[in-house]
Amino acid sequence: MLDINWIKANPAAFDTALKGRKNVPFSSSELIALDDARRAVIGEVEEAQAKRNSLSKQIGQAKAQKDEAKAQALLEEVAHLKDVVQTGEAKRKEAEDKLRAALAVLPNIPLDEVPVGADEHDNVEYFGPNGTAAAAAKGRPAKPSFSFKPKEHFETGEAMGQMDFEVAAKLSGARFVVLKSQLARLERAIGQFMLDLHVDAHGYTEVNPPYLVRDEALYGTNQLPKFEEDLFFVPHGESRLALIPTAEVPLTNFVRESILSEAELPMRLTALTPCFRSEAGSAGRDTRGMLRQHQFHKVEMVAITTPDASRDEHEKMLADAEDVLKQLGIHYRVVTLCTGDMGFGAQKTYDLEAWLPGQDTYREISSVSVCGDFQARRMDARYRDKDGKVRHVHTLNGSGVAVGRALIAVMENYQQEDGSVAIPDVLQAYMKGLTSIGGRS
RNA sequence: GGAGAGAUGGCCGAGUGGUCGAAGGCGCACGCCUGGAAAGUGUGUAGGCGGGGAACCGUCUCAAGGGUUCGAAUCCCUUUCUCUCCGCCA
Repeated sequence: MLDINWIKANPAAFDTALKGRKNVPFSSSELIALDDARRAVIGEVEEAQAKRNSLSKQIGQAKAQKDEAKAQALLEEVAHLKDVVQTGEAKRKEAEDKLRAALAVLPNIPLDEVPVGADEHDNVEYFGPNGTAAAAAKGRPAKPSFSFKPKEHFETGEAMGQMDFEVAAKLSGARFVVLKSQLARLERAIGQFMLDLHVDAHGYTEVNPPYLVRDEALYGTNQLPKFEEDLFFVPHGESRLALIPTAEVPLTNFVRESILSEAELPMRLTALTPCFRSEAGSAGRDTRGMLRQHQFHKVEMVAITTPDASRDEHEKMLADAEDVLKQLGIHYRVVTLCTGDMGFGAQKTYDLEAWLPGQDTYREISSVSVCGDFQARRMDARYRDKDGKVRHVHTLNGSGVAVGRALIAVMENYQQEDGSVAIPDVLQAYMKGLTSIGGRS
């Protein structure tokens, strides 16, 4: 949610900033008109309320003094104000709702340094705050080379007999997968490893949140009102609950409608949860394999910070996500998303793209975003600063990383010519010491 | 699912129709006391919105929404959530 006062003060900046964004339904002048209408109504209503309150107080005093005649006269004077106040309040509510509804569908303003562009082709590779391509490459796992033609993950998985899309279809339809045996264990190992890493080495608090959430939480993290069709809902009494599309929803909403003390910040939370996405509108994309599923596991990182700290926290969170791929030995690159490719609530987003030799391309495995106070305004999440002033917090979220896609990356990068998959060192402890799975042995 | 109790400021908690945005406490801030601290002590301390350069003024908010009333934290209705007991249950 953007601040209408900021828009009023910077209408040109607003219109320019959102030019690179898709689907911006309102211009600054339309929003300002809505706000002016709202203020006009407020003036009228409050004047009537002030008059009514003062007369009512006088009635109380007159009655206390047993001056019935005066009380009666005042009663007649105040009578007509009742209607004025009531219709005024209704008009006020309408004007406020209109403005809020308009603001709720506006995307966040990208930070100045975000590259302007139309789609993923305009994303820009990122090498760290002061980084160069050469320096970044040094710190990252190298691209593997193969003496044979590397296979895609589903070829390997199906050949092993441990990845089954047909059984999954029988149970649940398209875009589901069944993992079995050692591959199921490997998926679990990857999730455990990543969660442990963020808790033990990166300063996050482990959280096991609910997987079903209410509409209010979804509104706070921008899934509602605009992206309802991406979600799965289950009926619940007269109402409904949504299956979380990401743990960002429960974790970020921890601080909804609260005023934190500055000492509690930064708050860093992480969780390993299933995620559920209807993938409406992505028919035909990534239909082979388990790259794009209705259900997948993900380790999510969320940080709540003061406004001053959010930019540094963004770099830290990116580094935390990168650490996962470094430790797993997966070659990757980082891109800064351009204005046209960024998500609705983000000020700036880095994507981590893992190298998939079977596909001979980089694929997104993590997305790390700083949202500024955009979500905090929607959630009414604030903190009290050192001077006692109440201000909105900043929120960040990032995948650290998607478990299903990490499994794909491990399977493709660690595949052997005999169809087996070597186990990265850091996962062996989670695999009872196994160094490879799926081999003919 | 049945019965009952409850929801008040950053937190705890008092308050059953007018002088209540709300006692008291905790916490926090500033001061006094102290060699320094603790303890003690004094003062201050809700948020949103509107107006104003500011001081400040107005308005709304006591879970949410509606109603009664000139006037509601307080009375009535609906909803949500929490707790206790019973039932069911991994």
